[in-house]
Amino acid sequence: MNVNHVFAALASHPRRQILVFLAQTALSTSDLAARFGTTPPAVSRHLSVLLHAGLVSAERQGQRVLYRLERDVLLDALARFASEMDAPLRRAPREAL
Amino acid sequence: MNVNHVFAALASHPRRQILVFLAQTALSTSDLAARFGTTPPAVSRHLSVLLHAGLVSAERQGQRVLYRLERDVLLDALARFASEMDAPLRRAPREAL
DNA sequence: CATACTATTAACATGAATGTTAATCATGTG
DNA sequence: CACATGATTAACATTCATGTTAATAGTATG
Repeated sequence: MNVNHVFAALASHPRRQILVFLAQTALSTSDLAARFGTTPPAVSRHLSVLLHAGLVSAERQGQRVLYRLERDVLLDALARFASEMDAPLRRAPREAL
Repeated sequence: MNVNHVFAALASHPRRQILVFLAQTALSTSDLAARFGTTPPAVSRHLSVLLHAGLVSAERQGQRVLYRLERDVLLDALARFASEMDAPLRRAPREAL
């Protein structure tokens, strides 16, 4: 997992909004499109960015594809960034960014 | 403070990079410009976005203006967003991320 | 297998963000 | 007060992100 990918994904307001919706329950592309007045193609591309960042997972169920928030990935990335911000002098051994 | 302002500020890679530098020590505009090969005007506008979001503070020292990371604001915003993501049921009191 | 429905991709247009150079403002120094 | 240095703003060009519609792919159902 890559903090930069995650933040690139979080960089977009619509995507953060999608995550907020998915925090409640898993939803399909068109569910999400309906929920904030945009079209499925727009949502679909946002979802692919979120997928690539590992922030959501997809599961096909018949015609629909249900997207689910990957909380651990998100919270872990936030925690990593937070600890990076907390690193004034201590440059001790650190694993990945 | 506004989580959206903060995330709008964090949306930019160069700005996150600035924050990483400022996590080490307070720096001036041209210090930062030198540190990642760009020009003072570019840095200056990024800093004004960060200022507006409350993520950094500015203190003039003679000709130079020293910028300082506001850790609390940043960490608080991350924690708020994290708890928003954790929000389906558990709305219990939580300390920092 | 034809049709309907959902999701994704393609192509395009538009608006926002970033960086650059030039100009202006602020501060310090001779 | 003239000049040098650092910071900011302005104006501009370029790139990137977003959304829209149209087309394509996958899945279910009659």
